[in-house]
Amino acid sequence: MTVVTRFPPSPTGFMHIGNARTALFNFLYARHKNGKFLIRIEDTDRERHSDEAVQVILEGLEWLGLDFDNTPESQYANKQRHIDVANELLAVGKAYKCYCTPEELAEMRETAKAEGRPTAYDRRWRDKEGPDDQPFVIRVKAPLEGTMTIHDEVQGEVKVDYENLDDLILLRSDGTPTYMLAVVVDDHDMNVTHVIRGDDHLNNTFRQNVIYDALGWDKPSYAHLPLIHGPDGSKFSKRHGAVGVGEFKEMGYLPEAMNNYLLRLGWAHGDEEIMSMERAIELFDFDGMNKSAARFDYAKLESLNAHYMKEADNDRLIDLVIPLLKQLHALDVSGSARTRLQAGMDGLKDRSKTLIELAQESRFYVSNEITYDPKGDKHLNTDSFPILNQLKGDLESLNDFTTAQIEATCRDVSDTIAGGKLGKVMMPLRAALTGTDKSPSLFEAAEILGQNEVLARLQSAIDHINK
RNA sequence: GUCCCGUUCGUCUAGGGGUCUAGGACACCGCCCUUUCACGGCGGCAACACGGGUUCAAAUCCCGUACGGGACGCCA
Repeated sequence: MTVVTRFPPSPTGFMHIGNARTALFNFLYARHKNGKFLIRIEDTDRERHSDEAVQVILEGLEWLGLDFDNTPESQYANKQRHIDVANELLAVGKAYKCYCTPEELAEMRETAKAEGRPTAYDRRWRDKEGPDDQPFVIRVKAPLEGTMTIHDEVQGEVKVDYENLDDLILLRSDGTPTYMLAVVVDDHDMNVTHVIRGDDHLNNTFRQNVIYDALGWDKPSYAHLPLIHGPDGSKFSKRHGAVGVGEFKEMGYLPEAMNNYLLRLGWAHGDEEIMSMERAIELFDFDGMNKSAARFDYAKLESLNAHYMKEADNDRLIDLVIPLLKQLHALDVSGSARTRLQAGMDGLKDRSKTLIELAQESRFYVSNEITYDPKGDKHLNTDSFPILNQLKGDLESLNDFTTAQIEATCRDVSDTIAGGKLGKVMMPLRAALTGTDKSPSLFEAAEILGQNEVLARLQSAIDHINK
C-alpha cells in the first residue's frame, strides 16, 4: 500500500516553526516510503481565511524545499461531503440531535469541574426525542464503556477509557461541520495512511477514532511528535523571538540549516549531526524519534548554519547577499563589486554564521566609501601615520599587485619601520581598507580590491589622520 | 479539577540488562595556529530527577513520588 501523509495547516497568516517541523517529518516519511505528501488547508473557519495567509504557508514550504504531490486542497470546499456523512450517521442511529445551548454546556462544565468530575458532555439528549423546532447540534454516539487503545508510532501504546470520552459535535447548530468531523472525512477521502502531527493532538486521536468507528472506516496509523519548546522550556511563542519560518529566513538562515536543525530536534540517527535532505530521506523512520519535548536553541542553529554557509556555492551566496546589502546597508552591487565578491567569497563565507553577517562582512568589497568605526579609527593616528605613508609608497611601486607581493611589501615595511611587528602595519592597513579592526586576510583582500583602490583608500586614511 | 504524555551534561542527543570509570554535537573554558576577528586543530568542564522493587547484574524492566508538558470549545 502506498504511504500517504499530509500537512494540514490552518491559514493564520504565518507559518509557525513547529508546523514547519511537522511538515518536514510528513515530507520525509512520505519520501522515505516512496509515498505521497499532500497539503490540505484547514480553512473551515472562514473568518480566518485569506489567500495571503495560504500564500505565506506555501512560500514557507517552498523555501524549505518540501514539495508536495497535490494541488493544495481546501477543507472548506468539502463542506457538503462532511454534512452528508454526519447525516448518514444520524440516519443509522449512530449520531443524534442535541438541543443544549452553549450556556447550558458551559454551566455543565463548571459544575463538573467544581465536583471534581470530568468535564465531558453528560449525554442528556442521547436517547431522547427533542423539539424539532429548536436549534440543535449533531453529536456522535461514543461507546459508553470499555477502553480504546491506540498504537502510536512514536508514543507507543496509549489507552483511554471510553468513560472519559464524550459524544463530540459533528455538525454545529448552524449546520456547519466541526474540525473533528472534517479531519476524519478528509483524511479518509484522501486515502491518508499516516497521520503525523504534534502530540498536542494525541487526545484528539481518541475522539477522532470514535468517528472512524461509527463510520466503520479503517483508521490511519498515528505518529504524534513531541512539541518544540522555547529556550526556557515553555511553549514556543513570540516572546522567545522568531517563531515564523519567514522570520528565520529574514535572520539570514539557510533552508538546509533549518531543515537539519529541525530534524535533529527530536529525532536522531546515532551521532550523525550533519545530514543532507537526501540522507534524511534515506534514514528517516519513527524509530529515531524522541518522545519528549525539545527546547529550541539558537546557538546550535547558528552553528549548523555556519557549516552550511561554508559549504554553499559562492554564486548562490552572492545572489542571496545582494538584496541584503541593499536592504541593510543601502548598497547597490555593481558589476565590478560582484567580481570582487566572487573573488573574496571563499574568505568571507568561512567567517559568517548568517547571511546578515555575510552582508556586513562584504561591505568593504562593495562600497569604496569607507567610514571608520571607533575600532578602526583607533588604528589611524600619528603613530600609524608614517607607516601608512611608507606602505602607500611601497605598494604604489609594485608592478605585480599580487597576494605574495603585497605580503612581502607589508613584511618589509614592518621590518624597517615597525620594529618587526607585523600587526603595527596590518591593523592601520586594515582600518584603511575596511574601516574597522576585523576582516578576512588582508593580503588577499588587497589584491582583490586592486592597486588603485588600495592606494586611494590609503590616501583617504592619511587624509583622515591629518584632519 | 479530570484525562493523557514525558524526565540522560546548560541545550540537542547516543544508549534498548552486563562492552557505561555513560559517547557525540552546540555552548562554555584553556592551549595551538595567526596580520585582526573568525575558521581550524588539540584538550577540559559537565548528566542517568527521586524512592522503592525485579535481577547475579538496571541509565536500560515494573511501581510510586516529584517536576515539566499537553488536552479538556457549537477553535483548528
